[in-house]
Amino acid sequence: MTNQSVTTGGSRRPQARPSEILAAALELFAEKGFSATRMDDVAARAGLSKAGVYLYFKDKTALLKALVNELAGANIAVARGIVEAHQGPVSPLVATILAFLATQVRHTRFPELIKIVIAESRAHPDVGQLYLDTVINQGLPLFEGLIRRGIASGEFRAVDPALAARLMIGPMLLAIIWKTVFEPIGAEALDIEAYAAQHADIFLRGIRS
Amino acid sequence: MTNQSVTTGGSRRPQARPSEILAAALELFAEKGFSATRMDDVAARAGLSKAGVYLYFKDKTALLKALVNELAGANIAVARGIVEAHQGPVSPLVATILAFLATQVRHTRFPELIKIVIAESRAHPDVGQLYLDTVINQGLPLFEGLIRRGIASGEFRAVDPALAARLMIGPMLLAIIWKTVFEPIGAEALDIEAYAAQHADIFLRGIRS
DNA sequence: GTTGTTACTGACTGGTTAGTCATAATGGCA
DNA sequence: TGCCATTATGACTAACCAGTCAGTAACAAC
Repeated sequence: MTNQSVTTGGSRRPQARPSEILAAALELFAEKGFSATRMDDVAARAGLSKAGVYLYFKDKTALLKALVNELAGANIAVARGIVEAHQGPVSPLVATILAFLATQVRHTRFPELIKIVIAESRAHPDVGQLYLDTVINQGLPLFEGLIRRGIASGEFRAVDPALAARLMIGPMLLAIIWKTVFEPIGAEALDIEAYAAQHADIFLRGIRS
Repeated sequence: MTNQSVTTGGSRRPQARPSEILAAALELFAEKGFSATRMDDVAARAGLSKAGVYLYFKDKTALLKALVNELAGANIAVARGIVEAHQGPVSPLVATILAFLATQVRHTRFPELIKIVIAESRAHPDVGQLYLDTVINQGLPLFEGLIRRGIASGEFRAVDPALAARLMIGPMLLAIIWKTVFEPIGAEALDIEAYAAQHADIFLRGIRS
């Protein structure tokens, strides 16, 4: 909240501004959606004026792009770390990855961000493109490689790795939509960890040799 | 296209209007999204003036609601028919349902409609609510019952039916998002029928006893 | 204190569009 | 032919909000 940056007190905090603005934007986008969030709101929550926001971000869209880069990119990096550090049979790794995704879905703003990208990608194709490059085209090959490893080691039967990778994350997308779209309008909550665990169980039984 | 209704020729066709307007709205919503579609556009494509549209529909939202009722309701009715007509082991029925959903995803506007509901449900909660009532709360129990039947007959092991029903349709949601969000911005096309077939294969192996 | 620079703001503009309303055309019917 | 209910429209308004800009405040350096 208070100034931790290089410059001294008062209201001049150029170093801290961008992350403060992004934090405000993320909260508001998650609460109200992208279109319904006014730049005045973002500015107010970040503690400056609307014109001030434009000193740090070119566009409303630039806020969304920065958030996609920050959040999604971080998640993918973690997933990649988990995958690359792992030795031995891949089945438990699949379960671990799905459990990791479940906690991300439950405890972070990641689901809301994905929902917003989905909702806005027609109006802002560059945001969709960024998500495609940053998340999809990073994540899918990662999971695809995982399936390939399992097939190569004889753990899995010879399924199509590209399709299997999508089948692995498809249910997590449903969880994301469920949480961000249907729970807010009165659908009963989904136990995401249990759901991911059952998914891992069924999926692994389904592809093992 | 031409007048099939009770009144004679000219431009007065009150019987045919609503479906003409809905057809125009569906096309435009699918092409440009809900928010980006102007009521003037809908009116123009339906062949009347904007004010004319308001003689038949209260709201822009009313168009969307009518479309959800029409398309989604019809699909659910067909799925229910397939399920209830089926006798014998449920495994092939699961495969049939998934193949049916795949053709719907490939050949109808259903995916676009779902995407729009997802995108707009925060701004128009009543649309989300309608979808929840018309599709989710009709479809999920249907699939859940299917899983129960399989468990009761000894075909499937004792998985949680509520979770399994969601796991059954989760991958189809991914296919929908893939087609409506990522393919338009350059992602390679997904072979939905093959994807659904592999899903049926893996899923059924995963839950059989 | 004066000057230069950086950070910041209030007030404004321009474009957009859902929804309305007074008015007009249409066609069945007496 | 003229009447009336129904069907239709052009023109308008009221609200909304992203993005701009001329000007102001704060600070650093000397």
